[in-house]
Amino acid sequence: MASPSRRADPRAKLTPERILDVAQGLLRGEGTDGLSMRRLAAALGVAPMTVYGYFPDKDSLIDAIIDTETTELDLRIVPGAWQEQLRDLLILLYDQLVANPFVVQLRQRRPVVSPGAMRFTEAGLQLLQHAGLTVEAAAAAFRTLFIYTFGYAAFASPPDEAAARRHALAACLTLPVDEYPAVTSAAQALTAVLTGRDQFLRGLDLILHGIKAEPQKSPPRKRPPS
Amino acid sequence: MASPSRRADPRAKLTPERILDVAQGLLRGEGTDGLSMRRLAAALGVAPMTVYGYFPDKDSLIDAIIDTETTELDLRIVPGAWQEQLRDLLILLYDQLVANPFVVQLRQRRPVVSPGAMRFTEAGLQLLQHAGLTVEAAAAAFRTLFIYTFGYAAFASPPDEAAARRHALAACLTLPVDEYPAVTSAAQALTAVLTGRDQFLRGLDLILHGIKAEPQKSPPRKRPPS
DNA sequence: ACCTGAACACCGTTCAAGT
DNA sequence: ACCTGAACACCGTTCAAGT
Repeated sequence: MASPSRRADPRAKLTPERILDVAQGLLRGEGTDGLSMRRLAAALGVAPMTVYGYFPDKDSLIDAIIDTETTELDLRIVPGAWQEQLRDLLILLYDQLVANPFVVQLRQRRPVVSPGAMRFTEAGLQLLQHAGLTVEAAAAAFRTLFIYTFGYAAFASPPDEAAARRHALAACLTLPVDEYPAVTSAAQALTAVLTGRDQFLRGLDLILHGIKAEPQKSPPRKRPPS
Repeated sequence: MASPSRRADPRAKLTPERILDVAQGLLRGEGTDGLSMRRLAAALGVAPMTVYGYFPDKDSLIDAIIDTETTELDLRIVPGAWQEQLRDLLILLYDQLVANPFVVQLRQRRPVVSPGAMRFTEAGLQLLQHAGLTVEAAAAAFRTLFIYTFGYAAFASPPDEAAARRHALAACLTLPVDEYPAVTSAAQALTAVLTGRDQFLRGLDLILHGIKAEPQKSPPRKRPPS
């Protein structure tokens, strides 16, 4: 009831905030296809061209939406081991991306480096540096975790997971056993890891494992002999 | 000169193969936006509706393109350690995706489980099972590597890497140092790992590291006491 | 200052018609 | 059997005009 979104209002004053709010509503409701400048204008009760008085084009509108979305992520980090904290941080991102798939699509156009997005990088880097990784190793490790999470949201999170599993299983069982011995014998396992939060966590732990096992984890000796 | 593509021909006989060939040419030349049913028809020297005699709609045309593209991947595996072979396999995929970015975008709509695509899964699973992973662990590990590779191609491979790096560096250096201590002090390192083949390999090795370190790597005792 | 309608150059696809 | 033109319901955006 205290929701900041007020899509119910028939014709409140037009502001950038209200435009973004309604645009996000369209995206949340119907995905990327649901957002057109014309539909947005209609939802605002305004002529198609009016929105252009607030955002020069659709691209800059989308940039503003992404900025809003990255700023909304709540990055409270609870005390604990750094592995757990890093894990929780990426789970936070994953859950937001899965709940708002349009963010995944929109962020694909280019790397987002706005202040709001950088809060996340800051949190991740701090954890890895406190864990004893060098600046370079921390940056590389964080990037890998980050890309994996976006990749999972983009490529392993279909709208209907059960249907995707069913479809995949049927396809695997159609393959000739002699040409595809591993796939056909592992059809169940493959289907199980195709999608879903559990498999996301499993891959995440695999990567965290790799980070812990990395050589350059502790900083070099206090004073290099130079 | 022995190229199978014959876009130069003004009006060869219309076949599904020629349509797919020309469509792939449009995609390779101008990306996803370059492919419209109307432009495709124009490139074929034919009326817009003619293509619909061969593919019922744009979606099924895209499915056929993806199938062609996955079948074209040459999966020769050279002798060596399984880690190296697996690494090479994913590098092969990465290089194809970076060279043909439209594949990345098109495959996002849903998991692709056609026979052509499954050849890749078969190769990866075989390597991991020969390495001694259980069927379940092999499936999970392969999926993680696969998703990471697609994620990297989709989110860390902008058309102009140098421009992306420059833009990111400038953005990092604009941030307030007291709010973003880790990001601002690591700006150079962050920019270095933002994109590029080297960082792809670094993350890939991190994950391979995690797979090797995993507990359930050797199969259970010959005969479980049952 | 803020909003608008008409128009332009595009889409994917249906439908009835041509050869 | 194979191809087509006209039409429909959409896009993003320019431009000249309205208040």
